Order: sequence, then C-alpha cells, then structure tokens
Amino acid sequence: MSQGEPGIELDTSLGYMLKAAASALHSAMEAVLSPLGMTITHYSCLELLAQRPGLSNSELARGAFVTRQSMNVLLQSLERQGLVIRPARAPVGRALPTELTDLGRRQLEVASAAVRRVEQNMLADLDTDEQDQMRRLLRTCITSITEPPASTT
Amino acid sequence: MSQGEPGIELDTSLGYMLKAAASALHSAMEAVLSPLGMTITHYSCLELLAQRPGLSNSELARGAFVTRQSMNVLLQSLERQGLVIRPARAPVGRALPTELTDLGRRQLEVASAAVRRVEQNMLADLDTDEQDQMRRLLRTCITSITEPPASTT
DNA sequence: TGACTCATGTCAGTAGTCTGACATACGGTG
DNA sequence: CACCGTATGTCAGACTACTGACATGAGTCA
Repeated sequence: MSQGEPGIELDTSLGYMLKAAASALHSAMEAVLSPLGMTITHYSCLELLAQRPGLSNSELARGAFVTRQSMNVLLQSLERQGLVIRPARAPVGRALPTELTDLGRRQLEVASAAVRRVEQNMLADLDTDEQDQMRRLLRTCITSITEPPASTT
Repeated sequence: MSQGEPGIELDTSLGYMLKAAASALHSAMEAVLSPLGMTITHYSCLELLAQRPGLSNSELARGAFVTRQSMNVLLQSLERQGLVIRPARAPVGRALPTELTDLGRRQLEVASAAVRRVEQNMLADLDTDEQDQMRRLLRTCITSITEPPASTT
C-alpha cells in the first residue's frame, strides 16, 4: 500500500494534518450548532460582533474567513432575523458598523457555550504549556504563509 | 476603518487559530493550483491515489475530507479528463478501485511540486523539533475531537 | 480642483459541496 | 436459508460560498 513515491507523505505532512484537524473541528462545531439552527459562519459572525462591536461587513468577512459578498448575504439574513442591526447610512465612508441586538446576544450565549465545550474537548489532553506551544506554532505558520513568499513565479 | 482594536479572546482561542491557519493554507494552495486548472479537492484526490493506489470513491472522500457524493462528482470529471480510471464492475462488493493514469500522474507532478513549496514556505520558520512537536499536538487534537466526548448530549 | 487609488457595499451568475434518497453487495445471526 | 445492519455507488435537488461587476466614499497627489 505505502509507496514512498514523489509528492507529500500524507501521514507526516503538516499541511494535511492541519486540514485534518480543521476538518474535525469543523464537523464537531457543525454537530452542536446545527441543532441550534445556526451555521458556523453564522456563529462566527455573532461571536466577532460580541467581542468587537461595530465591525463592518468587510471586517467581519475577514474575521470569519469568507468573502465580503458571502458575509453580506449572511448579514442581511441576520438583520431580517433581528439578531444584528446596521444603520441605514454610513457615518463615515461606506462602512456600516454592525451591532448585536439583545436577541442576537441571547442566541450567541447558547451557541458560544456549546462551541466552548467543543474546543475544551479538543484540548482535553493538552496541558497549559502545550496549548501555549501550539498557539506559538500556529501563529508562526500563519505569519509565514501570509507573508510574501519572496521568490515564486 | 476601525483598526487598532486590541485583540481579545479570539486571538488566543486555539479553535480560531486553527481555522485561521487552515484558511491561510487553503488560500495559498488555491493560489498555486488555480493557474494549473485544479481545485484543492482535485489535487487531494490525485495525491491520495498516488500514495494509495486502488482507493475507492468512499475512501478517497474520507481522505479528502468531503462527502462521498462530492468525491463521486469529482471522480466522474477526472475520469472524463482521462486522469484516473475505474473498472466498469466492482471486483468485490461495490467498491471500485481507482487508479491514476499516466496523464494523471504527470498533472500531479506539477501540482505536487507547487503544493510542496507552499508547505515548505509555511514551515520556513520552524526547525525539525518544532515540526515534530506540531505533528504531535495536532494528532492529539484530532484524536480528542474524533473520539467520543463521553459526556452528556 | 480633478484624476487616481483604494476600500467598501451590493447585485448577479457560477461552482463546489452538502443532504436526501435509492439500489446493490457483503457479513453476521437467528 | 432468511433477516438485518452496514457500507458503497450514484442520482437529484438545495444550499453555501465564490468570482465578476458596478457604484460610492475617502484619501493622495499634482
């Protein structure tokens, strides 16, 4: 079965393992959010707004790792549901600062608790030092990927 | 814009950082695969087949972290393009063992080299020990998420 | 002032993935 | 043998997120 050919060794490839971990986390979050009638992006948007009130559509999109077009569709839906609110006119520029409503805050509370349990379960076998180490490693990876690769066609 | 906001809980949440890292890697891979006319799942499928020839549709789906329905659509497309080949009838059960064609192998070579560069760039600032540590941490997380939470619903 | 650049919000069309459903094949157990 | 549970391949419809496009507002610079 295992032929060390060219390409990437799947069992040791950090790229593959990163995707595997993210996929597992995604599934676990979906499993707890779906019964609440929420998608992951839906939850992410609410969580972002709770921690950073007044974020614009584009800023929310970047924070939730989707395009601003996708976030815009979601925001319109959340607005109709009365979970968030945006001013009719932009106070400055074109950006519309978004805020959670009380209803949105209540919905987020339930979801946030569920997601926190998922994350705690993921980290159940890691002590504090290991978690710090993992933060450091992930941050280094993110920086390296995001920064200019210097030389590539 | 309202920049300058100090990072809050989000910046220390390992779940969020995991998603951020995976998203950055995803974008970087997309950026190099798109010019080759390939999607990430397309590449993943070919890479899996190179290392584990004879994988079935369902096995490929699990390996690429998509549903078997999605992989089936992709496989039919790859088959039409002459990149993979499947027997008309299953030798045993219903599973159809899939194999790369020479054309598929050639296309994979180019893509694999590009993806390897992306992964190496991601790990540019990590030494061997740190990479091993990261493998260990990710594997622990995957196991914890996947295993039964053994708690209340 | 006017031209240029950049970021934003939004509309429309497209593509990839998902859920639901059904038929088929194997392995157990009565 | 018949029955049941599990796994697979596949078709169809629905959904989510994406790319492309356009207009608006703010900042820069000559």
